[in-house]
Amino acid sequence: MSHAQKGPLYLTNTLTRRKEEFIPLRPPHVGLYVCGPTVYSDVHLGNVRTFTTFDLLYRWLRHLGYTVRYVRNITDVGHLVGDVDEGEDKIAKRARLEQLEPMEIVQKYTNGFHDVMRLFNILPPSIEPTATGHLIEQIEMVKRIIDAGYGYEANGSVYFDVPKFAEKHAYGELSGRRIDELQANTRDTEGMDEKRSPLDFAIWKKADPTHLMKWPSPWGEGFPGWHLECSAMSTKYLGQTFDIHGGGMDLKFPHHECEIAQSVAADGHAPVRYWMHGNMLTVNGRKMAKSEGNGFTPEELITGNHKLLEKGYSAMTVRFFMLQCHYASTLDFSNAALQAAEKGLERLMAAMDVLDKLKPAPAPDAAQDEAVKALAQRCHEAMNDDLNSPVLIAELFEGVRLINSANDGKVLLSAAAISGLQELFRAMVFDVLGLKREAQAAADDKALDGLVQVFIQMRAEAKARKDFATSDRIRDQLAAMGIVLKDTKEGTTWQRA
RNA sequence: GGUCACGUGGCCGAGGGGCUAGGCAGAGGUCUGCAAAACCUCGUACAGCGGUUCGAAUCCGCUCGUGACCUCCA
Repeated sequence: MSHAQKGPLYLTNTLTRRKEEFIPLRPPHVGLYVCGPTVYSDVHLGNVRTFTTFDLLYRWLRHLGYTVRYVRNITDVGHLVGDVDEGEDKIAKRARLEQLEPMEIVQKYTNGFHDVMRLFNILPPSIEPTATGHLIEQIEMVKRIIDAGYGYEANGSVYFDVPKFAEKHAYGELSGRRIDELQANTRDTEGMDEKRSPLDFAIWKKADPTHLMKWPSPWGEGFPGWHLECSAMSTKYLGQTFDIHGGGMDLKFPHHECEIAQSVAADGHAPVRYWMHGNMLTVNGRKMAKSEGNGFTPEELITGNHKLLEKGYSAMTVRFFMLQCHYASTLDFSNAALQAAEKGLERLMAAMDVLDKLKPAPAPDAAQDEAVKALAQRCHEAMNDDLNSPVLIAELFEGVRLINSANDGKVLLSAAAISGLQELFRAMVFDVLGLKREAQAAADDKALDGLVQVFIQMRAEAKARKDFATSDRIRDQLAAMGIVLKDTKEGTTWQRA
């Protein structure tokens, strides 16, 4: 299916703050870069939301027929704790606290991150570069920035000269900031005499002799600045100008603003054509963040072992919950909302099971063929309209009603209508939304199923002789063990509660 | 303090000048031995106050409230 046949895709470009038609630089190729995690601690649900957002984008672009090179980095050095380039490296600090090698910290939390991505059915990127694996590229980029006159060395560190850059180029365009306002609002911080302006940021940082993570450079032993990593790696794998750069809202300033400045300084032009930012996950109206103490890990979510959680929720429930909200809006976490999502997802998945077994009506209603096509069209339009997954899901529930009505014999579907629905649901639910059936292992458990079938048989016999006391007792006792029976026209089925 | 968002029915959330999503919860009904599921029907919402307009939840202004960023943050 070619993207050309599916109508234009519109995306909100946060650089222009408008919805724009997406036209790749070199179709059918699309270059996509997303800022990955700094691997110094467990990811929390807020992080998962951003990666889910760009997973949805990645999946939709692929669905449209694009060949996407998706680069999502691992930040394993250079991300500092605390204020204005004076803090300790996050990973080095963690290594000290856990008494491990920095690279053990990196490996440990990278593994954990990958586990979480798998759990939420987030596809792996095409390339997952690490900052420590690209020191040469970063040093080269620092050199280019210095050569262009926008970087200066001070005491073994190299800083980006923001005021000088701002004389000739736009600085603050992405985040809507003005250089004079920034200057007026800068706080005084200690120990920044090395920097000519408080707005300047480190692109190479000198390491003291006790520092574990350091590399030789033309300016002495040190390590790269955080903003520089993304610029160097995106340029290496996607070129000096590429299609889409994504990340969380909170990275807009300073991180992404600095990336733009670095690329313009080093290579002479803006690096990114479409900037996209996912909004935050909030808890009781406040951003989920480790410093707030309101973040929980995926493990806590699933077990329900957290003071904010009334019970555990599955990864797919949470994924569905997130996709029911547009990526650019804040999403507030609550138990009531999660429970609503859990029920809704259950209904969606149940309808897909029904759809698999649906038989064409002997005298189908031809008008329904058109209805199915129109539904598919609306689904595509929703996604093409800035990845409007909540509207897509709303449309899919229209389909759910159609499927269930057909199952009840109230709507007469042709074979073509049924296969159209099957194709639509498979594509949208599994491929695009990235949902999957889960916890089906129980129903697939042959021994358990055999056992339950014995009880279903016994209950059917009791029902046949109108011994409802016995049939109800069987049903109630199974329910108490977490096995729920449902009587349908085709017989009795069971599932775990 | 500066910049920028947002405030939608009981809850979560789309939409965004006239056609008023969807999910969950609730009420009534159909089916069923009963239940469950499913289907049908129902609730008529857009913070407040002004303004623009034939018409505003949607545009503009003000007020109130909330949040994000301005320092590390997905």
